[in-house]
Amino acid sequence: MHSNEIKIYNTLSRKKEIFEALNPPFVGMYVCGPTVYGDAHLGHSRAAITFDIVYRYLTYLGYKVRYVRNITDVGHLEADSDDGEDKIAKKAKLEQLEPMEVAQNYTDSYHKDMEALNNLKPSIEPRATGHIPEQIKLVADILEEGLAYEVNGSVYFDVLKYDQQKKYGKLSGRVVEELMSGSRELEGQTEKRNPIDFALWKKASPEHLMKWDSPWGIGFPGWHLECTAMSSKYLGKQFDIHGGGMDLLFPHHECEIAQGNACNHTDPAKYWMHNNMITINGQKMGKSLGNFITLQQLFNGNHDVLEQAYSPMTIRYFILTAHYRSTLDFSNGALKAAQKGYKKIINGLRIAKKLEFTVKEGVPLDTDQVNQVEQNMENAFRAMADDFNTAQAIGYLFNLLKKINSVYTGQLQAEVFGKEVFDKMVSTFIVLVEDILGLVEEKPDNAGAMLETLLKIYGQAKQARDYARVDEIRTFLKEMGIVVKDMKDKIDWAYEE
RNA sequence: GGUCGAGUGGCCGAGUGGCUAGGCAGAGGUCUGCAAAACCUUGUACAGCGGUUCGAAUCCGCUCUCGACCUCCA
Repeated sequence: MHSNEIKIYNTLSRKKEIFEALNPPFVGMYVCGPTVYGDAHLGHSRAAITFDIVYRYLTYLGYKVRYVRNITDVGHLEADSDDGEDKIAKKAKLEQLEPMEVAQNYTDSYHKDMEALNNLKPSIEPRATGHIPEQIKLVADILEEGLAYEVNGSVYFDVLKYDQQKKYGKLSGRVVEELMSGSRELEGQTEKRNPIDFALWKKASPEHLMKWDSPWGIGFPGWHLECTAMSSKYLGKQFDIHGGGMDLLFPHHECEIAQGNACNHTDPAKYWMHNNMITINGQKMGKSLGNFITLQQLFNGNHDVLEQAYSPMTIRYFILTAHYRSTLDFSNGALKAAQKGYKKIINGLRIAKKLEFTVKEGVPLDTDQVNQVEQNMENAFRAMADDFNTAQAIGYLFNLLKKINSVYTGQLQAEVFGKEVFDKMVSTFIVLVEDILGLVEEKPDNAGAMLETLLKIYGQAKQARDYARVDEIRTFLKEMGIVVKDMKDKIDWAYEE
């Protein structure tokens, strides 16, 4: 039905490329995970969902994907120079907790949120603090290559020297000369030879909480090193896909490329993928601006800008309705529309699962209908294969949904499609919604059995023309968020929008 | 300042040269005890100005507006 060929937009080349695995059927994918010093916000969910889709779709196509997403539990440097304080440690002092306790708490809450969003777990989720020896080894290797220098217990990457051998800035399009002239003068910065050099290992001050012994003294690793250490450990010196948010493109990913080339003599990844930002009132939502909404706030509605709570699946659907490389603006209107759209899809999913092909004599095949369905199925997969265009795929999904709903309500005879096409349509719809997009039903608290019973009574009352009782049951169910739907020959229900 | 990107109908949001995106909201209709749901019909959108072309939302140029990165950030 569809070929396994997919296209991925590679930030490295700035264009879509046909995906060719380095070592098929295996695919190695590394995604920059969260720094666990705060609750996960809407932005985190976008990155996680974006690469969850990549993971799901590649897996669907038959690839054996090893998906590695790290947990950064040693904070990046606050700044290159000022106090060199560690984010995790800073938060720990604030809350009077052990640094590892803080990291653990936020790691747990991150996992909880990701699970609620139905993101599959990565194959490996390594922690930065669990890979200090590997990072020290990398520093030593880069020093040995002559591409780093030690100053007073700290080690810095020599960007200028590296740039003479390999071009620095090929991912972000930066040019070293421009970076040199454009970079700000940092106060108290005396250790680095050049302002664009970055720390590989940083000497720890006595009051620093998270620190380790190293050949250069007590310190902690620089902020770009962990990803190089963990990706090369679990995926090899070169792997297929490296993902992360666009805001990590420079300097983080650029530095990873430099580090990888310096010690492994190869670009770490073949394809670099970057998801775009979520904006709020047109501005990036993020830690630094303090305008972010955490996922927990979204789920329970506790935030000034939120007019109501939005369920995890509503958030997932909302994010999937935009292409991952576009910015997506948060608004209550957009979320509410997403909520309805999601409900419509999921009611369709429920219908699709119980819909059976019925033979009706004398209903001829309608080639027009058949063509429409086949086109929409093909288009949906083509959209996914074209750089994971979930927004477009969802569009085609709705076209299929119309056919499914029509058959279910008896407005269209299943026979017009023929059994083969009809069954394929239903199964394709289910696979796309559940397996590929990861949209699942959010179970209501009330038991399904009770609902069935109530509907049975409802039907009996209706036959007896006891409309008072009918209305009573309908009102009751409506209060529980369930809408009763009367049809010609049956009674159904749906989640209220 | 440098680099990059974006401006699509009431709202959200796909679409990169001719072929219906889709959702939400609105209008009309079918069905129906009433409703709801579902389905059908309906909306002459592509920031502005030029240019290329038989043909541009889609390519090129200019203008305006907005954003991202250059500092931790998904």
